Amino acid sequence: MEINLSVTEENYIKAIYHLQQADGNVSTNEVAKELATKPASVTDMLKKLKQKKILNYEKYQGFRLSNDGRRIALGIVRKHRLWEYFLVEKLQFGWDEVHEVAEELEHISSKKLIDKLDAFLEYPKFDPHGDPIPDVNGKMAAQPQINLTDLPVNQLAAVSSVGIQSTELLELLKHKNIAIGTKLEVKKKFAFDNSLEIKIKGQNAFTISQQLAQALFVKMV
Amino acid sequence: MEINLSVTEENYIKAIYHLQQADGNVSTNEVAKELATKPASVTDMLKKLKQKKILNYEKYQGFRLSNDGRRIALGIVRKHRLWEYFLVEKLQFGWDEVHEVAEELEHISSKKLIDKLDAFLEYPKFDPHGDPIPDVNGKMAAQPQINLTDLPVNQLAAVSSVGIQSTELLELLKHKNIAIGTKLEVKKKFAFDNSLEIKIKGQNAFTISQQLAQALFVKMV
DNA sequence: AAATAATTTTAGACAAATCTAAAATTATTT
DNA sequence: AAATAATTTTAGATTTGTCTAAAATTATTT
Ligand SMILES: [Mn+2]
Ligand SMILES: [Mn+2]
Ligand SMILES: [Mn+2]
Ligand SMILES: [Mn+2]
Repeated sequence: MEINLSVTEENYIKAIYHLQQADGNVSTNEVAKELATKPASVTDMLKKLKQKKILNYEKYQGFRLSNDGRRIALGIVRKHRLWEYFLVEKLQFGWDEVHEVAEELEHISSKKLIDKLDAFLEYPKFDPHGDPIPDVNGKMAAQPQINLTDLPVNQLAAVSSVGIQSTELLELLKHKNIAIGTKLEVKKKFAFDNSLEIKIKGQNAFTISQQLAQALFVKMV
Repeated sequence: MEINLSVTEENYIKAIYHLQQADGNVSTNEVAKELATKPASVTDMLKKLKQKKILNYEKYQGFRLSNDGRRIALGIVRKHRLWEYFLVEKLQFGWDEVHEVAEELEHISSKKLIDKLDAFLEYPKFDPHGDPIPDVNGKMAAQPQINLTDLPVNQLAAVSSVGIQSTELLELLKHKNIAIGTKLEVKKKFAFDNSLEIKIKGQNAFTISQQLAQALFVKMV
């Protein structure tokens, strides 16, 4: 039951999970790119994870996580996001500084630790980037969120998450006075450069670039 | 400046630090025993740490940590003990459950993380076992503590730390109503079995075994 | 001072995770 | 349907950390 996984194996499992969530199917090359390694190394690991029944894999035929694999991946995601929440809410880290540290903390193996941390944090539902945190059973809040570029004009919505976690994005968001939870409407869409005119209650309307809009996800309210 | 150390290297450095603190000098065999590995593996690592200037080592002539080595060791001890404090004080772990988890957490590399954790915990001076926590500069509170077996009769003292961190010891201490901070006196020493008669204020005197007394350290008050 | 014992080191092997270069397979063009 | 391109896999090497067995050194007895 209790399989022991190396940090490397866990990183592969999580990367495959995220890629197949986004894409449906995953390729050797994509995994290599995501983990900054070589396709040959990925193939080696695919064989190993198949061996451990974490992956359904037939060579040249593609691969997907097994049920066990998905369960393991959700456990790692849970740890990653709970630690990020802890770092921001309790240790006063910035939003943009937590990912790398969480990348290490997610591999601490104690189940008891993570469940006690969850309780200490009072069972948060979303991490600081707006991504849902799986609970102890791997269930997480559905996120009926859409990209800001797809929000209909004059539809009030709240910023729910960001697609990128860079310091540069955070800097821009601070300057524009946008944070997770900020309520806004799109007033106009400009076809020339796909920029958007945005209105936040009590402020003057202003324009944001296509790049920025694509990095923001919102929930309609 | 920023040397990258593997978890394995860090565990060796910390083990050597503790052994040379206790003993003055350390042997290959002792390190092997401490880390549950073989002397041949230790020799391999000694060469590697000498290479990295963490260790002063000449074959067959023994070894000691260099200044750099001691600085690194203190950093690891700092992380270990701060995490133990966090686990007990914030996450409600028991005293006897934290060591293994801290053994993993001590290898999380972020300096910022540990300094922010220190601040969050309000700069604790001692870990849950009574061991001093090095500050950001590696300085820690002196511990003028002695073993309970060496405490003079009728000398009031406070329990300051334990030499062993087992669940079994904790169970016995709970039953005897002794915790870190408990004030007590030795009333009698029995030569036959080296048991001690102990008095805690407001309680009847009782006897503790040599084994228990050896596991307890006290500060005179 | 020899002999014996204990400790420490070397030699050689192995597993995990990685890489480069080449081969095999699948996909896309022409 | 060939040719070409892209992807994926294999073959063989390398690094890290480990091991066992044997050799070298140091310590202790006799
Ligand atoms: Mn993250
Ligand atoms: Mn990671
Ligand atoms: Mn400990
Ligand atoms: Mn450790």
